Amino acid sequence: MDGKRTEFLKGCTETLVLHLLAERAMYGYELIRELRERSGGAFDLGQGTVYPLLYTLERRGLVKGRWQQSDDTSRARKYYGLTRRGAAAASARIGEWGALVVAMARVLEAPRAAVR
Amino acid sequence: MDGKRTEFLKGCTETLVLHLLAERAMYGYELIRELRERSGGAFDLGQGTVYPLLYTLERRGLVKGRWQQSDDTSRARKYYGLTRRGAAAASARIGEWGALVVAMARVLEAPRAAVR
DNA sequence: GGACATACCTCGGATCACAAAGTATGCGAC
DNA sequence: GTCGCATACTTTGTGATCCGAGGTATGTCC
Repeated sequence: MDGKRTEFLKGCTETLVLHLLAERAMYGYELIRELRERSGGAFDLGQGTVYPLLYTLERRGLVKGRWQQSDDTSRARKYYGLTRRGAAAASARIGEWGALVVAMARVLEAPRAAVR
Repeated sequence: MDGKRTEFLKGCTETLVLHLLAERAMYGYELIRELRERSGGAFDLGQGTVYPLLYTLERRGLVKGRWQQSDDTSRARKYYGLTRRGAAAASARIGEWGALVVAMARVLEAPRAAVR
């Protein structure tokens, strides 16, 4: 991935994952697929990115993982759901992201007249 | 600064600096002040962040620095201006940032109905 | 049976923001 | 004159997070 793109992503991945899990619990592979599809390919995160992040979020008490056998498959999957703290963190991240976007717009879209 | 906020900023600082220098050449301290004021304090970057970034941008050939004595002060200041490649990079960063914002909105603001 | 998708796991490398510590000087208050 | 602060620049180590490579395992399709 483009180097600078990677930098922009830092901090975003957690926001995206928490957001998706705020909607419903998902297993790792499903998270990755859902992100790729919802973003039209913009967020094509690797397993090496998402699984370590899920473990970190679990260690911080923001998510809870549990193995579950789905009805539609014989495969074992580890589903992740938000904890109460995770739900709070999800909201906080959305707010922080929104504030960043506003702040960026203030600088990037300031009318040139204001530059004086 | 809030830990997660720092992560969000990664990649943004370069975008902001290149953008301001695309408007007009500035010296380091002025860049810092302008960012803080334009963003209403949201981007209160330290000298330890901005100066190393300016050196990196110069090393990559995106900016050019030169010492200059201003008329209004006896102090020496190092002004930075964009090179041709730097101007191109500034545009590219704005575009990448815009694409990220769009992609984030696609995921974060998808109607719940679409979730199915 | 082999390739690929599915599903998960681990670890080292790269990058960038932060902050601390530093030097230097001009200016205003005392 | 001295002190504190703002102004202006410089250097370096740390921490966090994304990436990708490499790994295991299994189900499905050809």
